[in-house]
Amino acid sequence: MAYITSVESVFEIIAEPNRRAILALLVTSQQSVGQIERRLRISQPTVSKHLRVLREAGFVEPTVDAQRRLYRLKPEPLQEIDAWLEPFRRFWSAHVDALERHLDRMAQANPPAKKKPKAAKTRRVPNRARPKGEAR
Amino acid sequence: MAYITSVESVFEIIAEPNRRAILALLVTSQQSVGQIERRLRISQPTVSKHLRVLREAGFVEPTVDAQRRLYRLKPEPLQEIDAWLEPFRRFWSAHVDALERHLDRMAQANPPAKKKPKAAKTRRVPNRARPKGEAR
DNA sequence: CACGTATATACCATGTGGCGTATATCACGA
DNA sequence: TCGTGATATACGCCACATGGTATATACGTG
Repeated sequence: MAYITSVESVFEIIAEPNRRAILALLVTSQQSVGQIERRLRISQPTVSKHLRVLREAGFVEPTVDAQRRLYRLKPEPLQEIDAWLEPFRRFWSAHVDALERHLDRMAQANPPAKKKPKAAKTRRVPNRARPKGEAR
Repeated sequence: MAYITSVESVFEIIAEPNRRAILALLVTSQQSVGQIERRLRISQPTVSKHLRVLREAGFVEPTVDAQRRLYRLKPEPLQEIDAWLEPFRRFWSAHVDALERHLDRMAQANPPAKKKPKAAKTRRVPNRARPKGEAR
């Protein structure tokens, strides 16, 4: 007993790869358990167990169709994740702005002589002021 | 041995509540390990261990400052989560559209007599067509 | 009513993650 | 060089989630 575990956060739910695969599958259209089982190549009990978790967390909702259960996506929990990302979006757009201003100043100081497209993958942002004291 | 575990998905990283708390703390400004320890009230080894995980996953990056390590946020992994959400955003905005069209038709059929702002929290979307055959 | 299909659940074994305690490492200052 | 502060790591323990196998339940069909 003691099923206090049922209060799982949405983040723990989507941490499981099979569950993310199920969600990705359902985003197209609703699917029966058997369809999910076949398309994702995972055993039927495993699918049912994951669907149970997803259902109890509000990610999916079943429609009874005789012996079948057609599961479809519900948006709310995923929107919760979307909302959680918001402060971070503000963070990285601020950094992009800073980078752009920086590049603007660079281009203004010494005009672009030669385009040198190196590793354009992981950009770095200029260092911030670095306070010395620990300050509680 | 067999530390193949280092290839953790970003979703497993943010599944841990303390790690999310650390990220939320760093979104404001960079912090030392000691600051994180005090503000979140978690033990120093625990903080260091979580920071290690976050660092190896590219969520954070330390700056050496004498004995201190100032950790700051890096956007890429969180942007990855943001990108993962994209198809689902399309999904639920489609549903909102459907709901709006539905409400428009309703309002057109019988004009709104009385505003009745009930529970505006969990909306439901009209049922879709429900195919009968399993169809492979 | 017996049988096949579709799904859910129980039980078990296993792997792994997180925390606490203890200790190592490193830098700074006296 | 020694002590202190800041951080990282090793080790052991425990809880828990996941998957497999077996079984239960429910529905439709002959």
